[in-house]
Amino acid sequence: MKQQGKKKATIYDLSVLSGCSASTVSAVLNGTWRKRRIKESTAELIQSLAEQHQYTANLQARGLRSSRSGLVGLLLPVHDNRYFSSMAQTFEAQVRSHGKCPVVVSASRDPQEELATVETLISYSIDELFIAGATDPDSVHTLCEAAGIRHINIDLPGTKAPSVISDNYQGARMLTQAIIKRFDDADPLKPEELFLFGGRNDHASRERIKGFRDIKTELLGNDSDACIQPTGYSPDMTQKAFEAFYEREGKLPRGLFINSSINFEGLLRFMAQHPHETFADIVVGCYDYDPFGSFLPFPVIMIRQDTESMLAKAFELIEETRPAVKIHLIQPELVHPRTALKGPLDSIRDIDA
Amino acid sequence: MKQQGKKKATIYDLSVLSGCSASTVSAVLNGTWRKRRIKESTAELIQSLAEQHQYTANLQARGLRSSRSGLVGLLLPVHDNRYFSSMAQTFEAQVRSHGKCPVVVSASRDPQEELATVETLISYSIDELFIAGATDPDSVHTLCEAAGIRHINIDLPGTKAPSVISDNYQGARMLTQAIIKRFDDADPLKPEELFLFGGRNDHASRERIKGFRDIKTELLGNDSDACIQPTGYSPDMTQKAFEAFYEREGKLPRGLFINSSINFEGLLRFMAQHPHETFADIVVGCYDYDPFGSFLPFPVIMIRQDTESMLAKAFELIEETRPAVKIHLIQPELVHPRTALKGPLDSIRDIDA
DNA sequence: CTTTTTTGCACAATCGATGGTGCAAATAAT
DNA sequence: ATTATTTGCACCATCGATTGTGCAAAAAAG
Repeated sequence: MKQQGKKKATIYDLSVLSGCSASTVSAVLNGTWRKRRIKESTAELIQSLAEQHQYTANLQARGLRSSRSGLVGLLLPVHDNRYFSSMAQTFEAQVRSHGKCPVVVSASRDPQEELATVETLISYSIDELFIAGATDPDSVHTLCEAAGIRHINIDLPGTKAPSVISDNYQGARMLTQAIIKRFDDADPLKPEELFLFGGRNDHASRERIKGFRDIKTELLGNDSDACIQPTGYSPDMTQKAFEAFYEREGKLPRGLFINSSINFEGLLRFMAQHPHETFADIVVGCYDYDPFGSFLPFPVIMIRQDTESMLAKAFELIEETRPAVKIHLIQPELVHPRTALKGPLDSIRDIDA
Repeated sequence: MKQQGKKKATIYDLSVLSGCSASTVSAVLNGTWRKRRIKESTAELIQSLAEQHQYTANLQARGLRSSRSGLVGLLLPVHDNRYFSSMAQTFEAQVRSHGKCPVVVSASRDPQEELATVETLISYSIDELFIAGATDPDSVHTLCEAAGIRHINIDLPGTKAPSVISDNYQGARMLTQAIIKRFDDADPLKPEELFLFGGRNDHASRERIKGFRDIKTELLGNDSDACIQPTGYSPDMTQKAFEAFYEREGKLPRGLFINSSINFEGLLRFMAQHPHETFADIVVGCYDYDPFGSFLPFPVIMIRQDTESMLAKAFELIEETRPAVKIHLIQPELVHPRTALKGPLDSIRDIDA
């Protein structure tokens, strides 16, 4: 009844046990047996044998033969961040609901690493690849293309494969406006008091910066280059930028647009070094939602990118035979301060509380 | 020079191109060619051909033959949480540094899902499995055992495989003590003002509860069962528990020990529903570190579990031929309020800022 | 009781890489 | 020049599943 630490049972083992050929066993166990006109009783015999011996197919062998693996990949820049980790969570649920096996890997926002990682995934014959936040989506595309793997960009668009991204321009406009509106009419925010920190020269940052500047100019009449402080996606660099600013100005800007929660962590590091008064009256807008970030001691307005819709759309597109190479924008959501949204974890049933 | 959307090159293609046999090509490309006494010039020829045609080995085929895959798995309860996402990040880095390919999957803290997921991983012939926070590590062990897969428990221990976990008892003592000490001597915390929320009947929760109660009794002289409110690992249940408490008592306990950052999110949800005064004077201790959580408007003391050391130890053990089935405790770290620690993201070099 | 049709299954090639074995040619030893 | 070694590589079975094809036996048709 149970395997005693031996090898796993194969169709050949079951073939011997059942007296049928291996191909019959295979057909029965992969569900194609009706098409192959296998007798019902034969199928039942084999199935019960399979169960007794805890047979499970060797997926490498199956994948080798069929040149498909049942694996669906998600390439992430990093795991350790609520935006991407919730994307991973949502991704897994959606892939599983399609009966496939999710594989999530990160590549540290390093183009080399991205390509190497994708090469590896391809070598395992993954069936589909979701490319999230890749620095160089088009090179990844080339690899997938050559291997005939369906793929799609998420979060950061490419020019050679369909992309599903958050509407960064609109999101930035909403966020910037919300920051500005947050200030009292008695003491309104002045243009030189509203800064953007974080991001780099990628599509998302550019769009957000554009949205930021447009609204700023619209509502505050003016916007100078000095108010844009790209720092990359590094908490440390962001902290340094804040420190430098504080060094120069003796205070922080009253209005802060922070490009991502990763950059926001740079602000935390700054905060740890300074007394609370230093930022008692600031208003922060962060492009990304983090539940804890939403409850900080100053108003934090956040943008929650709609990863569910993005992934749903991506799944839809990736199923299409020849999806158009275009960018699909998904509207993000403005999250007011002190808001605890539900997330992918909420769909998990927690037994035995 | 470049493949035009064709199939990927195989050793057979290179065999034809080079005039050598497939086995020679294979030996050259997998590095065993010296052992097989292949002429250096032959090797060079084949290598350059491989490069020209962008050959990469089909890892499914290799895995099938060698019954190893080069994959190392990490089974997580969930992704969307800083503790586990930073574990995933660290895991990836460590696996890569060992020249293997990391695969991270989550199983929603559902025993069925855990087993099914592991079955799948085994079917892909993963070489090693790190089982983090499994509800039923011993069943997972049985599967791995039968398949001859090296495995180890992290975060939640099992009885059949070596385990590396955080010292939950000590951590809880440190945390509880820090909460108590946080109160003024003028108005010290009373035993009936210190509650523990969250967790379920798992090893970690039990140890933490024990540590909590021991220190509480030691320092405050008394501890009642009513002060322990397990709610499972669900933000929603935790919120409900807080709401119920507030309903009954008209206020929150001044001292709160929260079992995990997931439960802490339940407190956030409560906070969103109530004015700030409701918890102006509370002190929270959370078993788990979240950088944003550390900067909330009330003192939040956190425990950072040392995922790097845990994983490093786990890697060490998993390499051993016959590791003892024992529990290895890793000391966690107390994190004072308003602390922004460095994390695995900091080791990522951010180019092109 | 034939002939035709259907049913039920076995055979064998295949996916791509690995590694044991064997053998000819080149080189060294006698 | 002959024998003994060494060098360099080809051959082939193998990993476990999939799938097109073919062929008996059983059932239906005549």
